[in-house]
Amino acid sequence: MPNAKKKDDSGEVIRYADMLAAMGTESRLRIMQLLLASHPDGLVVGDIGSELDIPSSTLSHHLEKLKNEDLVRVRREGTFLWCSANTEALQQLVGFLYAECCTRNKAVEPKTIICCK
Amino acid sequence: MPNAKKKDDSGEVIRYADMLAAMGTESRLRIMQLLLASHPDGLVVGDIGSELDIPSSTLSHHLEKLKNEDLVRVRREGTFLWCSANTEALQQLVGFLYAECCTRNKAVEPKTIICCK
DNA sequence: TCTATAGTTCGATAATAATAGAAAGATCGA
DNA sequence: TCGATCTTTCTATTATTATCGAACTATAGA
Repeated sequence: MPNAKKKDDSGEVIRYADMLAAMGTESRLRIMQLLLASHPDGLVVGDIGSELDIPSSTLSHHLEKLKNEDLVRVRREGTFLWCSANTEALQQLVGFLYAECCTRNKAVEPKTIICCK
Repeated sequence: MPNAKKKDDSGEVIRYADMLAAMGTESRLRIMQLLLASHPDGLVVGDIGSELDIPSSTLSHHLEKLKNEDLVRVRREGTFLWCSANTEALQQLVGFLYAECCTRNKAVEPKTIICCK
């Protein structure tokens, strides 16, 4: 059983890195901000575009990226597509960030460091 | 007083987007993971490189990006540079994510959505 | 079926970012 | 001052990403 100690978390790390990258541009972070503010109903694609002043093709690419990382969910209603933030995914991301926090040094409690005061 | 209602948060949004982007690659998220695990002492640059198997010049660029976003702090000790995660910045980032959450729809409490279960 | 509206995909360009070898800079002990 | 070690900067290459107009697809109502 070689490499038994080092668990292979590359898939997990890559997944969360992709989630962070998906929110790592001004446009897409604004989209998330808007969808979180409108949670849980969400917004129609066109309304996001007019509110943020983003051309439809550009917006479509951004939303595709956010959907790929499962940060945004979409439901159709006639010709409209309603987008909403996937808050569970965000929760998992925050959880990941402090998951191994201080495991090498028990000086500080993980939660105290990154999450809620 | 034009645009009085819409507060200009572009600087803030850009700052947090840059922070997210800084952690949005596998290499740099691993670096953060390692530094969080070693918090609050942190690690020496060379140890990060050997643990993650990253060439020194590449690592230096990654660390520079993380330092630029104030996600990593550095202190010198002789010829060694000790790096540590700036957990306050991470806290602010998490705070930002749920700050305006559901402000348009009071159905769900912000904290319940993104942060601690 | 025809048309209007909502949104995506195509195609192309410009800008950014990741990577890393080699050379240079910083610190310290001898 | 010299040499050893740790880290950054230089230089270059390759890969990825952001952007958006134009063409296309999807849905619904007349």
